[in-house]
Amino acid sequence: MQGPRTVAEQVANVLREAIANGTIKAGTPLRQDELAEQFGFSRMPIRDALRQLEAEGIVSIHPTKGAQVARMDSAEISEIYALRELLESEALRLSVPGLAGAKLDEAEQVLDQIDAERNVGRWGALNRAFHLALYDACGNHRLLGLIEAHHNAADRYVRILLSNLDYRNRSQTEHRDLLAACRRRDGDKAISILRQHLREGSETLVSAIREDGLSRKS
Amino acid sequence: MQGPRTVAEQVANVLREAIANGTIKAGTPLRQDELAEQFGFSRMPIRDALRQLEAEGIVSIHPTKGAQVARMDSAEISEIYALRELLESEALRLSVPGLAGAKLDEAEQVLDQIDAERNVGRWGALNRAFHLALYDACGNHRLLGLIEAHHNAADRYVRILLSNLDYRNRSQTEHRDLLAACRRRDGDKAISILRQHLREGSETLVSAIREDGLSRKS
DNA sequence: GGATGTATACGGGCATACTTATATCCACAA
DNA sequence: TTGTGGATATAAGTATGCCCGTATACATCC
Repeated sequence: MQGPRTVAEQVANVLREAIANGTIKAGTPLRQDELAEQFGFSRMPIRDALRQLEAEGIVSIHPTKGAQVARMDSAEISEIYALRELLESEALRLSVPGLAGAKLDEAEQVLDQIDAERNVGRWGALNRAFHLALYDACGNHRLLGLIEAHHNAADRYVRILLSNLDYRNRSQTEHRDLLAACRRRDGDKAISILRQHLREGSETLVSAIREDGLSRKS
Repeated sequence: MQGPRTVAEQVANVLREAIANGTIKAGTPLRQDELAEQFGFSRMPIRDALRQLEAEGIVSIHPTKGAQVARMDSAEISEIYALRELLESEALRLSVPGLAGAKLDEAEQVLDQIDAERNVGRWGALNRAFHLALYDACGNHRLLGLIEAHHNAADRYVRILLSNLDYRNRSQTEHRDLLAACRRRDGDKAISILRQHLREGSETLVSAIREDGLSRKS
């Protein structure tokens, strides 16, 4: 696993993380020369990075008008969660029968790490790692790619969720139930837990966003 | 609906169509200077176009090694069709209850156009238009975007299917059955027809590719 | 006073030039 | 003869500069 091969990739990674952890807020205009100066590179790799992030749905680009961090209203959050439910249920259904014990142990370790982790910034990545571990045996690379893409797109909002201790505890309980169902090879039960888990996340998030007024449109 | 606003978009559109209709075959290296000279522009907009196509899954880029038309083996075709089944079933389920009569009429007109159309190159676009018309009322923009993306990715292979008269006739029969079920607001029946339709397409395509030896890996 | 036209500034698209990385081939040695 | 090392060529990555489209503000006309 080698690091980023081009400057554009490095820039994309830094920007992605900055957007995910809230350092750069939704709607912020991303000017090429400004970023170029900050990163110490020219505008060209920054352009490439912005295109990459646009493809991931994190940034929106309007020709001749420039790029900005994609704004998401509650409707779009709902859409993403509806898609996550669809995609991840399918991945889980395909994966459960073939899930190796080692993968399940790996997933359990991730849950323990989440409980032990004090650094807020790590929770998002660990949360994702747990979910992806369970889907690992689904056998459809594109499906996994789509799931990862949607995690990326929603990451900065998921982190809002995870900063809430109440939600985090409930979430962990559900995670362990989910893992147990997978160990029993009870795919149907696992799926129903997952769906419930995602619905709660969606509802919690939508109401949080509505009251925080983060949903102002562009 | 205005045309492409930038050179990069024009280039992307031309390349996408050329790849879809087989003018540029899978595995063909896409060199920046070469394309720049052919199109009469510099490498920069070509780079942008290639990144765009990479995001769509039509082109694969390896840093410092260049871009090539993405190769797809039969396993990947199967994956895409499995995803289409998942995504389009859901879109149809959501859309059927709210489908306006006008949209259904529009879909029917598209079917008539397919029957009348003699130009092979148009079938792909018409086929897509029919399917998308039925999903129009699903209410999830991202879902529609994903469906369109998968149509794009598989387009050049779908055209292989559609050039087969036998398949085309069967396909049209299923299309009309599907439309009828939608008119009756029978979502379950519509979905089962759609799933069958896509499974047939997948199987026909996979065997066609296997015997034509188009599945050689990179 | 409101609407329409015009000037100016800002910023992104595109072109050109330079740098760096990878692959290929040939020379030389084991 | 084969393998390894380095030189060279090719093509992508990156830097910089210019041009043009869009926006904002101010002026002018109805």
